Amino acid sequence: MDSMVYDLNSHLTYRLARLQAQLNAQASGILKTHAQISLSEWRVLAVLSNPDVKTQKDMMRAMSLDKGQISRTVKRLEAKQLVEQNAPAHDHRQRHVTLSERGKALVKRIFPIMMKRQAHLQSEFTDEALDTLFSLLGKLEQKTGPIPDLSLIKNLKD
Amino acid sequence: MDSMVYDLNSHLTYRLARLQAQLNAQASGILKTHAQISLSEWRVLAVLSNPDVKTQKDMMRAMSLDKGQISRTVKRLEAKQLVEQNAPAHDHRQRHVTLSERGKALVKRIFPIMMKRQAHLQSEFTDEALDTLFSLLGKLEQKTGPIPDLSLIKNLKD
DNA sequence: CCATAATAGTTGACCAGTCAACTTTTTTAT
DNA sequence: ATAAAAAAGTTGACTGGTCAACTATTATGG
Repeated sequence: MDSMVYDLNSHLTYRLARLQAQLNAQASGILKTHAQISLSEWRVLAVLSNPDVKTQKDMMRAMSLDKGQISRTVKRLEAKQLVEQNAPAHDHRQRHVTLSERGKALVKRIFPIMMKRQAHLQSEFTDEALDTLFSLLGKLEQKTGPIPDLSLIKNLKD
Repeated sequence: MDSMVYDLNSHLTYRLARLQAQLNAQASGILKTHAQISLSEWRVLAVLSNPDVKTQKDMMRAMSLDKGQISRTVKRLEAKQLVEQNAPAHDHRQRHVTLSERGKALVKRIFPIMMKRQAHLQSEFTDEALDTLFSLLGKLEQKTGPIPDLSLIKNLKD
């Protein structure tokens, strides 16, 4: 009967979810302490330091983030005067988003902190282990589509 | 200047977040299709098949989930008549949560589907690769506390 | 041209996750 | 015995993430 018991700790998806939650909390804490911004706000600011990213749509592709969420996040950043938005003359649907001076200063200040965190996270990994991890994550990502023969189970109705 | 650009794809935390989002969507889709329940509802049902888990507090420990969230999820499951709650005589603060007959039947039906998914996710991993992955995730989890010398950066103000 | 479709972004609705305040009940310490 | 502290849940507030409807603008086919 205990074979029916979920051993959560050995469940990949559970472990990933838990790790993800902890990493999120860590990043959020750092950003709140050092910059009074949220993680999604930071991600937008960070991606804006890439000169190829101009519009919200660009961000969408670059971060695989929902467009609604981006719209709201940009709005909040605008209220905090960290970014500026204006519609380019050639297309009034788009809005070009750019870092304000304050935004640039903030990114410049926070960036090394987040890099330090990244280094800390990876500090016990050899380059090889890191490659392995990325490769395994990549393989998992390949499997996140629909699952082939799940219908079999469904049809068996047991 | 491009050294300031976040290369998101090589960022561990970004990759984990993206993978996590995709895995969540996959699980949610399966559960919605096969059982009209949410992922957190499934997690509660699944953990209840462990006979050691009786109270909401037990679930909290077992799943590292917020107690508020558990309370609300249990309430929804109660409304769907998948679990039953009653206060034990010896302590009226607690509520013992148990699977209803419908709940047991649902778990019995969904469990193999979720196992199949798990198998699918791991299908291209050797046991060795899986061990490696768990070990790497574990190491990362060790690093999710406060970061030692972040204050140095802060004090340098650059 | 002009109606229709497509695009970029905004907004509303809903669920999940986190935090804190609050209620009720039990424990503890005097 | 009783006041204070702690425990177990509940609830409210706020943010994050996902989806769909909607607006405004631009592109396209006849």
